[in-house]
Amino acid sequence: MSSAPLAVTQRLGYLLKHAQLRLAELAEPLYAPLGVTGRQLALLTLFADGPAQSQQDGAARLGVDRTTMVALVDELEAKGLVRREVAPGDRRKRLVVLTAEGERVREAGAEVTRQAEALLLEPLTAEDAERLRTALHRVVRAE
Amino acid sequence: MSSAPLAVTQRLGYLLKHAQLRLAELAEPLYAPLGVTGRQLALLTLFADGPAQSQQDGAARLGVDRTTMVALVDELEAKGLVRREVAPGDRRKRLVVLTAEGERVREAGAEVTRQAEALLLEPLTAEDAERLRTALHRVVRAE
DNA sequence: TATTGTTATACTCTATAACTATA
DNA sequence: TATAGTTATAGAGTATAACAATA
Repeated sequence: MSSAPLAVTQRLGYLLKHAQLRLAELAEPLYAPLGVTGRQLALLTLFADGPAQSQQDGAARLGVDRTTMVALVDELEAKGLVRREVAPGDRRKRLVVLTAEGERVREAGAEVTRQAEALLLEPLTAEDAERLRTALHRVVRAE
Repeated sequence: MSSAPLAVTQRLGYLLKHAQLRLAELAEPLYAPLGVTGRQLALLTLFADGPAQSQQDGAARLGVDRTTMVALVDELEAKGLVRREVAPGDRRKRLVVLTAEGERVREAGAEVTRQAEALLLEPLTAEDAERLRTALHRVVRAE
């Protein structure tokens, strides 16, 4: 079947984009009461993970430019969820550290993320849902 | 394991976004020789599918605003890949119809899309790749 | 009155270039 | 010289509001 028309709704690009849109639709209303966007919560998750990271560490892991990261961290700092600390070994670097409030929001957000993902994956069996996540992970890591 | 930290790279939102980014990275260089972007090719695919569609039909199926669709169709028309035709039954509507050249580009693009998808899905078995597409389709249709 | 396409406009997201301070 | 963070700016991509033609 190598010459089937492949309708636009069967293209992976379309499916990935719309799965993402739908997930955002499900998740954002749940994040709103926490006072943060999904993006901001992703950032909190990122900077809470492992040893303290600089802005550029975070930018690299998130796949955004370092200039973009400046604005993202500004937002979180303005909300009092993170603070910038000069890195002990290299005074050029700024480590992004969660405040106590930031940690609270991150935890609450993690629970909400699970709920939103569960809603998105509802049409799938638990096994297929796990396979989906694994397949995406494999495909993304192949960078 | 309902309270596992769920690192940012395990979140579905992250995985979907980065899978999409990687697919675009793989596909765009292949589309370039055809003189179109992936977006434009998706539009050609959309308007080639089934009976002639109006701009708003296309906008609805693609999930974009009708004002956005105007600019998208403008691009394709400027390249000579589609033309607007007044709908026979309703003179307010504009049917978007592929030109012969548009049809050629669409066909060449479909083949290239398959190649790019194959590259993305390379780390998966054929069975897992098919499962991924099916799972995404199911999740997206639940709208 | 409502709908399709259009235009003007604004908003969001992101990156490039140039600057500063540190290394 | 090179790197981390920053600022100013510009470019995509998208949507809202208002308008013309048609229903």
